[in-house]
Amino acid sequence: METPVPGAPAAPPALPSTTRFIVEALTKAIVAHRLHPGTKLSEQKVADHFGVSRTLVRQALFQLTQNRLIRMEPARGAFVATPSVTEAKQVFMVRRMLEAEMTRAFTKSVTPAMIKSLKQHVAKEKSAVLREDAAGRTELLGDFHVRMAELMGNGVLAQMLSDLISRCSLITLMYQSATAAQHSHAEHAAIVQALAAKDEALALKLMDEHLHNVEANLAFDRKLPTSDISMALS
Amino acid sequence: METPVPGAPAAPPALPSTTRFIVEALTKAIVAHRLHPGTKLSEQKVADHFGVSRTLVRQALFQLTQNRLIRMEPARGAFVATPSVTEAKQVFMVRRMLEAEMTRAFTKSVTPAMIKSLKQHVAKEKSAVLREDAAGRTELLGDFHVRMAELMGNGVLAQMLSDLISRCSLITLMYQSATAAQHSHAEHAAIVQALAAKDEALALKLMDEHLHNVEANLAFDRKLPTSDISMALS
DNA sequence: TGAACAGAAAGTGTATGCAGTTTTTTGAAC
DNA sequence: GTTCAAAAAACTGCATACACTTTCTGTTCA
Repeated sequence: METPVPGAPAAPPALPSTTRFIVEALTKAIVAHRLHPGTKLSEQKVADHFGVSRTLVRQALFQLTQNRLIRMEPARGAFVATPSVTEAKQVFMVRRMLEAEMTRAFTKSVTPAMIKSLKQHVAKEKSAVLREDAAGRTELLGDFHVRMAELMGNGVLAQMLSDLISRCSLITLMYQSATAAQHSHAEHAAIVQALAAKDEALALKLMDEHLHNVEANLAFDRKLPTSDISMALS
Repeated sequence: METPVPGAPAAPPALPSTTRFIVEALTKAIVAHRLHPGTKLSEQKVADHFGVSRTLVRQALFQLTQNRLIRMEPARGAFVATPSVTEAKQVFMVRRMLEAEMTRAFTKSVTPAMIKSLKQHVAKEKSAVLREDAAGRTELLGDFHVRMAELMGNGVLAQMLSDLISRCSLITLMYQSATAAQHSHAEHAAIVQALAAKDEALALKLMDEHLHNVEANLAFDRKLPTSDISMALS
């Protein structure tokens, strides 16, 4: 488990726990890519799977719509989102903007404890990359950035980055190769070094390059088949 | 009406239009501060007011929960959000981070048409400020920043700023005086000048100071009475 | 007077039912 | 065998019904 960070109440607002559970299960399935982009999420099928009524499923689907993980078409139903190339580029651009400033601020207020926490995280990444654990790997690589925000004590920032990264996941996980993941991991380690040395310019440069690299390594034009709901959620 | 911006599909995802309508009506009422922070939003009362069933109202309330404009307590209902001082400061910090980079990027890709559009916007602000139109004024002052994002063609950024600014509104509108608004307006005008001159350093400095000023002018510790739903929405 | 408690009223959480639309299936014509 | 149309099935959109929780109210007792 992560060490909790004091002034960072980043968690999403309280929803009825049942709905929340469905949202999280679907999010995991989408981000971990067990549910492929474009797959239709029939309300009744999802409801049957969780043993609840369509009401709760609808609530969950609405929430996911706002997270941009699914898209709803009037009278036709919900589908796992298929982010366009332009949208993906825009998301990455916003990430670069946000994280550039975050890196600046981080170097200015960095403490040994923060560095230690980041180093622990990078160590976890390492084992996931070595294990070739694709799902866990992607999650941890994304969490590195969220962790930075949390360590700065800014829950709003952390939540925002977390959302952006979820949206990226729909794309990155699909196309990120094992070597690219290793790359990312190494870049994280280098960033931590620069942060520890309080070298703002270097940290900034490394972070910007890192995000550009992640974006550049995506193959935007592949297609995957749609997936079976019961399979994906079980 | 605003001139539409080409590659900027910023609009929130498609919800059934009825729900959408309720969300927008409630958002306007909250941001324009006809519904005060802490006011309880009874599902039945809201439903009666819009002439729909609780089902649609619940969907709308869920969405607003995610926008952080309301907060839902299990089995107790929905209340207009009362952002804490720390949360407000965090939101402003994220805005400064995001908008600093946005300003940089803007100066690098600025065109005469973009400047013209911003100048038109500032002119509208001016008349709203002169008219002493508090609600319209606040909306326009916030939209200036969203407009910049849209002009850059980044819908993701625009949407994100729009959300952040809505959250700020819960606080700013409550406490922003007419003189502070005039101040903001003048600062916008100065920023546009700097952008037109492609003076990145100056634009950056002005934007940062502007956001600090807005934040500094807030009086965080006041209390207001709760408000009546039917009054506020009619 | 005020605290404590029982019952009533109001409100939220979830399931179900029905109307209208979309999708699939069926069947006849070419 | 393919094409098109009409009927059937499946599904979404919305309202309503009911169980359970919270809140209010009025009464009793210290």
